[in-house]
Amino acid sequence: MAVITNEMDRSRCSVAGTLAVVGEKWSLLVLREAFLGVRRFADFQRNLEVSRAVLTDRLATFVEQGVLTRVPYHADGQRERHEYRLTTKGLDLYPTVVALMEWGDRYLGDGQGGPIALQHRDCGAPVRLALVCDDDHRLDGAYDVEATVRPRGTGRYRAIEKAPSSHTHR
Amino acid sequence: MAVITNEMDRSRCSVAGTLAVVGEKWSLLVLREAFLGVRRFADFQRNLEVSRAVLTDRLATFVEQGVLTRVPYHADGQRERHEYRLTTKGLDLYPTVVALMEWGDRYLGDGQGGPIALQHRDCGAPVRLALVCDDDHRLDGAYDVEATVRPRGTGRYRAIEKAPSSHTHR
DNA sequence: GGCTCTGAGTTCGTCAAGTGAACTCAGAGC
DNA sequence: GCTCTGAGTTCACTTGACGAACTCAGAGCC
Repeated sequence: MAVITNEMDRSRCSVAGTLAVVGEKWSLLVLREAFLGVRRFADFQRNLEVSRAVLTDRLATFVEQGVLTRVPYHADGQRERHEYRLTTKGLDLYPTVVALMEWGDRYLGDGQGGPIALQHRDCGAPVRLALVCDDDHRLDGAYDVEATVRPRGTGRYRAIEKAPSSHTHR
Repeated sequence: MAVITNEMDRSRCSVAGTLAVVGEKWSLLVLREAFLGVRRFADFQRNLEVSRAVLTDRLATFVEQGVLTRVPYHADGQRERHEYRLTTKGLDLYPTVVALMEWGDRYLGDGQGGPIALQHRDCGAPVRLALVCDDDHRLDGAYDVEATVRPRGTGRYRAIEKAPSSHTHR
């Protein structure tokens, strides 16, 4: 099983920490399948065509990290087996998977939208990710955002100095 | 340089395709730095502590994929060098990086919010990712979304059959 | 003109991670 | 007793990452 360490620089932001959990090969594809409803080892393996050894490792890592839980079940005329279900912590990775999907749909497909469409369960309208602020403005992208760094151990933020925030290289 | 192929299953959704571009080790951390304003080889290398060989490969892959452009510049008393700037295609990966950051802030940090805060440039309010639908509803998460598969080559969608969508395993 | 300094790589030996194929193991059914 | 199946584990091989050393081009200094 993959051991999650602090070796990556987490001091600047949490991206590296999250990648320590979901950044290995196949991890995010396993999650994609989980979000599509897949729960069983054999189904993950069939859909992804990943080697059993790696799948075993990725599932075990997710269980260890609290992203999936291992739940016993007993199917018709079969012995007891386990299935893997998303926890709340795992469900909260949904935006990450959607972000990857939206980018792929925009830049890698045929321009017709990707093979999977997401709809609001209540109203049926297409669903997308949006950058919003707490004053309820809808932002256009990275240029509308200013990043500030909070020094370790304090509750205060200061502006980034050496690294200009994204607007400076428009 | 990494060669991007179609070998990963793109038929089910675009996640695998996007991961073919940004899924290798260090790729998303290079992008994180780019979004913080880093442009030069030596700065990426210093901030990430990644080996030069890998950094060279990741930057070259991004340039080849149109995520970064290589722009010559001439600094004070230095010979001409190149810097790497985000293209529109690259800037559109911002939600992916923010999604990773938000999850890390929520589950890996001290609960005080992560080391980097994002604010709306216009109004200063905190910025976050949200799932929204075209009827302007704000969704809570994966359970509010229904995924439908569009068969290859058609413009129509049908409901997923074998793999139940996420609400079925609440 | 020779020497050094620096940014931006490239090369290389070593080690970790992923791959496909073969092997294991436990229970259900015949 | 024999076979079947899901879920792994083991193994030989290949690919990818690592750190250290080497290269290369131009600027500045003497």
